[in-house]
Order: sequence, then structure tokens, then C-alpha cells
Amino acid sequence: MPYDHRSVEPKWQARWRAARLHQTTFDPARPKFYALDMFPYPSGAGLHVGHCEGYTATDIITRWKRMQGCNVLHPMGWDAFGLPAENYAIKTGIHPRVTTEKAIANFRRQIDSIGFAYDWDREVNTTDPQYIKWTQWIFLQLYNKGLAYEGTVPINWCPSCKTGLANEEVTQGCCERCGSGVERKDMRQWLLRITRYADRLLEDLAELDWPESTLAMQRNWIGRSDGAEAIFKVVEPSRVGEGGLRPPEPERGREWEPSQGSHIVDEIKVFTTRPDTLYGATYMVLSPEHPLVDSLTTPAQQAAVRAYQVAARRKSDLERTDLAKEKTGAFTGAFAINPVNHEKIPVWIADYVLSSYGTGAIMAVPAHDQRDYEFASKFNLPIRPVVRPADGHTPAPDQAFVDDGIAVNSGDLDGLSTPQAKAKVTGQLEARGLGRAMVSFRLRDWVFSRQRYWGEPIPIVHCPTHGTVPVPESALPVTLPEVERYQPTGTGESPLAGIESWVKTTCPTCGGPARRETNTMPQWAGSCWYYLRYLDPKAAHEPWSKQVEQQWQPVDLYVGGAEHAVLHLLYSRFWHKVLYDLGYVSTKEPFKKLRHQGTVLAYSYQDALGRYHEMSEIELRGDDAILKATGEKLKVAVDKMAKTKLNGVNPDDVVAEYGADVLRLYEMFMGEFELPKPWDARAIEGCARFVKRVWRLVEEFDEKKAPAGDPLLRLRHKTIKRVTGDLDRMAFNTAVAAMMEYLNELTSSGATREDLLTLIKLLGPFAPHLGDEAWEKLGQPGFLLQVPWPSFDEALTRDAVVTLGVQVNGKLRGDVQVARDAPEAEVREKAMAVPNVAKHLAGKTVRKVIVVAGKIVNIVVS
RNA sequence: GCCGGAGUGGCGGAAUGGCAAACGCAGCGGACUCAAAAUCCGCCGUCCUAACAGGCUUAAGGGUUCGACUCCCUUCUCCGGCACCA
Repeated sequence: MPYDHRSVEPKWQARWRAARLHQTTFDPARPKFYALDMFPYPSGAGLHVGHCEGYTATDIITRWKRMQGCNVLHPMGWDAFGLPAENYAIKTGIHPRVTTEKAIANFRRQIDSIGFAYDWDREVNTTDPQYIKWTQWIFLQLYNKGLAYEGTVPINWCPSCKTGLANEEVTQGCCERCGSGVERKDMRQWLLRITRYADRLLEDLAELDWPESTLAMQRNWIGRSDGAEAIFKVVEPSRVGEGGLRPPEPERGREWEPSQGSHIVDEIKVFTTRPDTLYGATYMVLSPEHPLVDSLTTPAQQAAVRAYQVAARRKSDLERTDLAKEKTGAFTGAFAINPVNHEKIPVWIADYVLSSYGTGAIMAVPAHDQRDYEFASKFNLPIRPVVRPADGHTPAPDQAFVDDGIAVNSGDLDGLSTPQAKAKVTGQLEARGLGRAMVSFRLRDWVFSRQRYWGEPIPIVHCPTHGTVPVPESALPVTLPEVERYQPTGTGESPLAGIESWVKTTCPTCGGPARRETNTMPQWAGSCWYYLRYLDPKAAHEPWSKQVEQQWQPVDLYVGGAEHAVLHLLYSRFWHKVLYDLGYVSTKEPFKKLRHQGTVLAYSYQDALGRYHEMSEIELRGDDAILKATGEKLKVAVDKMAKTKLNGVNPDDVVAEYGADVLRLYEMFMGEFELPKPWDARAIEGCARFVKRVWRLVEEFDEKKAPAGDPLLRLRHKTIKRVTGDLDRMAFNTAVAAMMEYLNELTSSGATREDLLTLIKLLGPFAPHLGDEAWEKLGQPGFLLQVPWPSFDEALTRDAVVTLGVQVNGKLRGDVQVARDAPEAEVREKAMAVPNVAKHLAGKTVRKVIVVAGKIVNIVVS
């Protein structure tokens, strides 16, 4: 009987379910393996072949680990808060919960149809009140530690989504979700002090087995810069010597306190990574929002400065960060004293200085900073070189010399190399109380508010007497009220603000009337800790128990898309470290090993008018794609899968046509796991043939006709070794190739029972339905998952007789068969006797013969 | 501009510094068939050749080495990320 996936696959899925085969168990005597997939947002579109790639990889690894005797944890859940469901609710009035539940049911069905071995007893859903409760609980831990605070900051405002965005959600000045230009808008926000963990988030990357690109992205995002703070005293306008209060400490992420002249402005702090160029500072620049601007500005310059501030404020982020644009700025009328040479230099404001980085003010060294150079050129400010190239070459004119070199025109720094000069001048500043070594981070505090309905309410109450008061743990979760309209108000307040009955509450401290916080958490909140809830998904009185945490943490293998390299993966590391400090988790890092699946691309077909056509309308002939209806030859391209390109591949269709095992095999066989690769509707046929041929070999197996002895013993051991090693390296494509080669040989030379059993065991993790069906057919008891992974004998993976290539001067001229352990002299002799080799040796003197055992012989002649 | 990754047949891709192109797709030839599909067998980088034997070939150019797809330097192209971060 030919193999029929339509009956075989559901049969085994039902048997696995009935046997509770995928339920997690824990035996302290065995090693543990925690494999985690990035849980999906259950969208209406359903599962994507991209999801399947990552899920198949972890599924194969966990099945393999179970066969190797590990305790395996392999859970799945739903990142179910999110804008699409809410946007749909705005359009249709259907509650996001309803849409989400439907989408989850569909995802579940799809996932089960592919035969993934998830332990559904541990399913988590971020929108479940019991889950929300602990998300809010963690927020309160952050709040109590002073890591969550309110601030009014200019945030990224998406006019289309009508909500504030985190920095991480803004790409190229546009909303990552909808592409609209992002505006700046002042809003009261909740922020999380991730900056306090910047150093640890950076340092601990060193202990992770993560892709280099992701580590680099995190390092860049955190952006540690070592440098110095320098203090410039302000001498204009005539306020010097009045004494009094210092200006407020600039604190990133906070609203600048307006300086109404109630205190004396007396110094400007700057951050620089090049303190060695201090002698070259010829002017200063404050960001337009800097708190000292008002008090510094002289009456004569006031109008110009105000006008510039207003203009800067009106600019979108996109305009402000446009690199190509000309530098702009305004002079404040004030002057400051350069702390090293006491020179009086002008103070400007300009929007190329960001209020949110460093101290929001810079010393400008136009000779050695390209931005300062452009600004100085435009406004005719002096440019003074204070570093010369160490190799004596003349730096290019018309631009700044930004490399390290030797200090010149710099007083007692002259002649020092850049690192030496940095150290010396920093020490001098420190001694005089005019500066110190300082570290700055690019990372900003995390804007943790969304003005939306479909998210976790922030568990805070605002009391007129007691200010912000956390909701007591006993009153958690704060759940979402039912609403009639889901529209964002567009004023910056969430739809929750309009539900008076929900907003009105009492103060937990004094019992007086109070109002609930109406901001909700961003979608990232739930995904910050879901990997911990899987450990103990039903715990009612704690988020997870200490015991299970110690059993399973950390995650041994985390697989998901590279698009989360700096979002989710940085946020959850931050939360994890806070939980570590509080003693709730025992590891510094949550995810030991991380891998990203490569994007699955697809061929798209475009006609002469630029219209895209679906696969079903097309006939493939060799390299050409022909539109069936008209016979037109179409333009073929490889693109990301997109609705507009009609090139999406739906796993349901693939399962229906070829079956889950073929889908799984092809996903793995397509190419290297971590690289992008195109889905080829023809190439999948190769995997379908492989499955059929395996089945035929098993079905037609006849013990009586099997070859005598064990002719493929060595190949069998080699194959076990290859597949095992490939799984260890997550080289799934070559593992499949090894099994194909083995099958080819079994088909042509004949298989023993042991050969077949081994092939099926190796194949089981990849094609579990075929695996169990064949296992049963061969009369074996139980499920493959309960069978030990085959082992190999290293000695049997090596051939007794090997074929060596024979080179003459590095060029292959023949080969020779020798015993693997033949003495070198014999190999040498036989190699030189090969006729074609001898021909190339004729008349030459042999200088050297290199024999690499089991590999090659190279004869060097001249 | 900076950071990261990648460049190998018609295509997807293999190769701890040791016989480049495994495995698969497509293509070509053959078997089976009334025929087609399915299946099976053979060929399949490129140039020269009747064939044997050769020459060339892993983006380009140099280097190290007996030997380089692999290591080092320079350059080019593509993909991803960041981008006035002082």
C-alpha cells in the first residue's frame, strides 16, 4: 500500500494525545533540556511557513533529546495582546478577546496538524487574567525598586495608531507598524529604568551563545561610550558671582525643570569621548531643549533663540535626523570658559545636539568632529587643529580629522598620543573639580505606556493625597472593563479613560476617592517573562515556584526571528536581571543559547504590466514561468512572502497535499537553518519522494531476502555519527542529506533489519508520523520517542580500506587504495606507482612526499 | 558612514587547511507503458578532445602553505541592523 499521510498522520497524532506522550516529566537523575520557541501573536492570517521553520527545528531537537534520555520542556503559548485585534475591534465592534480566541484555536489546529510535540498542559496566554495578574505583579516589583516611574517626556507619537511608541518601535523616523511619520509629543508616561542595568546588560552578553549579529545589535543599542565630563563656567550674561543654587541635575527621560531665573545658571556640563581635544573646543552647543537655554540667553538674542526653539520643536524626528540636511542653530549671546585654556567661547543652540544623550550639551571641536566642522563652517566659527596624524601625513582639507593621533597646540598635552592625552587631561580636570571620567549610554529608559485598550492595565491608582499608589498584590489582577467603543481618544488617553465606573476607585492607602491609571502596558510586557510562567503555569499564589525554576532554568535553546534582536530580547533580559536581584530567579541570563531561523522567501511572478500572479496560474517549464491563461513568460524574482506579491505559502495547503512530515523535512532541507532561503514548490517533491521511498523499503522488507551478514555496518555507523553530529550543530539540511544517502545505498544494496530500524530511529525526530508508522510496521513496540537514540562505534565509522587522492605539486593525478593503517612507506610507494602519477614524475626530482593518513598524498617535484 | 552576515554549477546548497560541486531540484538519454503519470537506470561545472590525457573554475586581486572555498591583506557586490549618540 502506498503511504497515505492523510490517514497515517491524524492516526498518530490521536495516539500521541491519548498516551499523553508530550507531557513534561522531570526525573532528577536525568539531564534537563528546555527548548523554547518565540511564542506567536495569534493573527487572523494563521501560521506561516516561517513559524514552521523555527518550530520544526526545536521539535526535532527536543524529540532527539528525549530519545537521548533528557527531561525535556517544550511549551507553547500566545502573545495575545496586540494592535491588530484592537484595530479590528475598532472597525467591527467585535471584542479583541473574541477575535483572539478564534485565532488561537486556528493556530492550535495548525500546530497540531504538523505534529509538534508541545506540552499543551503548559499553554500560556498573556491575556489570561491569571497571567495578567503576575505581569502586573512584576511591574509592581519594578515600581517598588524604583525602576518604574512617571515622567512627562517628548515621546514618539504615531498619528495613525494614535499611540505613543517606544524608541525601539520607531524605524527611520517612522512607525514600525504602520509606516506613518512619527511626531514628537509631550505626554505623561510610565517609564522603566532599563538604563540602570545598561552595564550589566552589556557585560553579560559575553556569557551567551548567541548569533554574533544579535550580540552586536545589542551592544550597539546599549551603546556604551567611555569619555569624560567637562564643566564649562558661564561668564555671560552678567550673572557670574551671584552664587546660589546649581542647575538641576540633567536626568535622561525626565522633563527638564524650567529654569525661571529663580536660581543662578553658572556652568554647563558636557560629555565628550575626546577630552584630548579640549584645547580645540572653539564654541559650545546646547540642545534647543536644554534647561539652561532660557537663563543663558541675552536679551538681544532672545527672539532668535525662541524662534529656533519653536522651529526645532515642530520638526518631526524624521526631519531632525535627516543627515543630509544643513546644520542650523542660533547664538545665545552667552560665553563660557574653556576649563583648560580659559578661553572665552560662544554658546550656541542647535538641533544636531540631542537633549536625550549625554548631558544635552557639547563642546564643539570642529577640527576633529565632522558635525562640528560643518556647523563651524556654516557659521564662520574658528577651527583649530589640536591633533595631528601619527604617521605625519597631512589630513584631508575640508573635513574634520577624527582619528587618533598626536596632540598639538594643546599646552602640556603636546606630543602625547590620543589615549595618553585623554588620560592626562581627564586627571587634570578631576583634580581641579572641573570634570571627571564618565561613561555614557545610548540606551534610553523604556517608555512603558500605551494609550490603548487591549493591554495589561498598569496597576497604579492616583490619589489626590498620596499620589501614585500601587494596587496591593491581593487586589491583582486589575482587569480590563468591557467597553462599547475601542477608539483611541487621540488625546493621548486610552479608551479606558472614558469609562468612569472603572476609573473611579478608592485609594489603597487612605480609602479616599482616587482614579485608576488608564495607560496600558506595551505588548512586550507579557513576552518579558512567559518563559518563566511555562515552568509553573498553574501556580496560583506565586508566579512560579522556586523549585521548578531551579529545575529548568535557563532556557537551553531559544529559537525565533532575528527581528526581535533588540526589542523583546533586551527587555526580557532586563526583567530577568531585576528578578535575579530580587531572588526570584537563580540565573543571571534567561536564554543560554539563541538561534534565529532564516527568513523563508518565495518566488514571485510578475507579468509585463507589473501584476503579480499566484502559483496556481503558472506553469513552470525549466527555468521559465509561463502564465497558463495567455502563455506569457513571467518575470521571476525571489522576495519576502507578502500578500501583495501573491507569493505566500500556506502550511495548511502543504500539509494537505504532501503531509506534515514532508513539510517538516523540506523546511529543514531547504538550506542552512539561519540563512534566508527561497521556498521552491518543485524542490519539495524531492522530500516527498524520500518519504515514499522510505515507506516502500519498510513495507517491502522481507527478512528472508535481506542480505546475509551486515554489509552496510560501516555506513550505518557513519550515518548515525553524521546525523548525531549535525543535530548537535543544528545542521538539519546535511542531516537529511545523510539519511537520503543512506536510503539510496539501502535501496540499491539491500537493507538488513538493523539498517531499517536505525534509519527509522534517525528519521523519527524529523518525520515523526512516518517514524511511528514504520516502527509499528517493523513490529516494534511503543513510540519512537521512547526508544533510545542509536549510538555509533567510532572505530566502525572508519573504513578499513581507503582511497587516497594522489597529487603531484598540488594537482590531482590519480588515486590509490590502501589499508587505512598502511605504513607511510607503503602508501608512498603505491602512490608513485600509479601510472598517471608516474607519468608526471618522469624526468623530475622528487623533493618531498607528504602523506596525510586517510586523506591524501602530495608529491612535490621539480 | 558604522556594525554584522553572505558571495561556490541552470537552481537550493555540500565540503575539522587535504580528491570542489555531497544531497536535492531542474534538464538530457534510456527502461516500463498502447500512451501518459508514477517508478527505475544512466548522464549532468566549463573549455579542448573521437577518446585517453589535459587546461580552467568557489565575486576580483594579492599573500601564507607541499596543499586554500576554508587562514591573512586589499577591493567589489548583495542582504540585515544602526545612523547628527558628541
